[in-house]
Amino acid sequence: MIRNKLRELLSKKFPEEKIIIDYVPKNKKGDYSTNLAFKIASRTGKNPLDVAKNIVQSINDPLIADTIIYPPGFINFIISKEFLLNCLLEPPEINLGTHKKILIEFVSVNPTGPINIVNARAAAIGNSLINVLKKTGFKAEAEYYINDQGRQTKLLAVSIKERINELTGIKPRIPEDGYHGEYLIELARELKALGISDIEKIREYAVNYFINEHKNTLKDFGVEFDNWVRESEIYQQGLVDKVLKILNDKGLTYKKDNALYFRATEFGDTEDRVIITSQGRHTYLLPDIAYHLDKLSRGYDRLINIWGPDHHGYIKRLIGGIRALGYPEEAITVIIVQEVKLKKGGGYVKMSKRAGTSTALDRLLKDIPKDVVRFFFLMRSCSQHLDFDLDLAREESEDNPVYYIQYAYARIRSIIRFAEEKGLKCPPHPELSLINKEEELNLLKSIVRFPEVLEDIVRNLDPYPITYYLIDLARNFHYFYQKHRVVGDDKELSYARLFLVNKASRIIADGLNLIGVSCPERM
RNA sequence: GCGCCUGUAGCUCAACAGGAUAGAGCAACGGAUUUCUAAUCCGUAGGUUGGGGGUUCGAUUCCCUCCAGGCGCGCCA
Repeated sequence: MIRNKLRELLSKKFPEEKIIIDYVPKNKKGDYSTNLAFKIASRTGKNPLDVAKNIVQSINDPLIADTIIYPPGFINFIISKEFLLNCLLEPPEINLGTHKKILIEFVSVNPTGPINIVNARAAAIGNSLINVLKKTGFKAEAEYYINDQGRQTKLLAVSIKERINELTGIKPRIPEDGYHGEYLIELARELKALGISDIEKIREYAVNYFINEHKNTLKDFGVEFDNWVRESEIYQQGLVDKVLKILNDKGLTYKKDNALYFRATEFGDTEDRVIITSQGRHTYLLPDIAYHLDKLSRGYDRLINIWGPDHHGYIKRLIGGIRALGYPEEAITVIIVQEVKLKKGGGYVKMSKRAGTSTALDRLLKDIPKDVVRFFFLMRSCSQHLDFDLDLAREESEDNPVYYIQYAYARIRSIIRFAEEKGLKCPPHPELSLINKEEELNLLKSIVRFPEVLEDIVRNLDPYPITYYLIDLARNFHYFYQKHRVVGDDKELSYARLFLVNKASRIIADGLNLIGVSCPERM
């Protein structure tokens, strides 16, 4: 990675400074820049320009072809062409992770209804993040947690039972806080045909039904999980009782109004939280802490949870629970993915799972191609609210950045097919020094930046920059294509360019693969 | 009232860890192909970065405050 090489180079000279390497704006010369001179100047009271001159004089490395100082003190580096070309021949091994084990839990939709659009966004983000982590040397696993025990699945079963009654002509009386969605009618029909009417059996059947649905829908979306963990398993292992005992023994619980409270305020929460209700039921928090204890005991270096915006208030109490068990706060990172609002006909589509008006992922995928949905979800950072305009996504599917990128790939594949028809087969070590044109070098620089984008993603745990990078890479290819021919009379030059564009196509394929978008050979 | 997120071009969004003349796409207008895919490319136009203050050599970025919007604040998950 060039950026890291520069950083290391400067760090050796200035070990006490925090070195920041930036890209250079288009209207300035150079490839990378540093603000190091400003930092030193402000600390020593010297003129940044003079400091910059001193820094430049003290640096000498084959990586750097030239340096330019811009007032008031920017130092810009021009990377040597030989070095850039060498990156094509020997792509750097990207290893940020040193094989650390990371567990990412995401989606974890309750088995009471379809996967909604916010869960789908989390699925796209989590899956892409895991792909990037794996690519950069981590051992990353995807986990899905199933709440198959609580009050919600009971309510679901009751709601279904009412729907079954409805099928036999009895007016359904679905509880007010039950599930009113019409998607349960189909399930009721199935259960009626099977003759299942016992409420516990209904629950079991329905839970399995939804888990299966979720698995299939997510598979269609290109998202698979390594582990599916059920809340009931956590109970069976006795972990819930164990957590309860630890909390009691540590004096971190107390009774009030006949309910049992966890002293969450001692761990940074705004109030103490009920863990056992006055009715004797566990609130979700207790098994949730137990579940995270289970995760921690499985030997991961880091846990990451991806949650929807409505859960942000639970971060403190969960981490509080984990801390109460003796784990450090840093053991878990919670990423909040902001909401998705569906737009249709100029207005927003209202969503509520219990009322059954949520827009489900499977229905969305019937409307909009998977590639477009996944790409759109990744075009915003997690913390951005996302407006998904259904009409626009359909109408503008022709004008989509996804197709812009895929088209660049298909074009390159076409060129390579054309070259092969002409009998040109690129040798493993073409004369790359023939690559000199501005458009060629821009494409080359764009290719070489790929690992740096991955590094940013890992640092921020947010995969969205990859979409912008791929658009930029595709653009650099399209510019190049417009100005220069790959296959021409000059055989050596053709080989060099074939090598370059082939490399670009491989990076595009890699990048799209990381975000679960397909990469067609022809368009 | 408290907490989280957001406010940048007509629209949807970028700006990587505080950097340089704030960039793309869409929409509008004008152009480019007898040669490897026109789902492409070139050009024109479009901005008081919600308002105000502060820190800094430098703020879209950090801090304070106000305004506007979304979400959450249960002995539901």
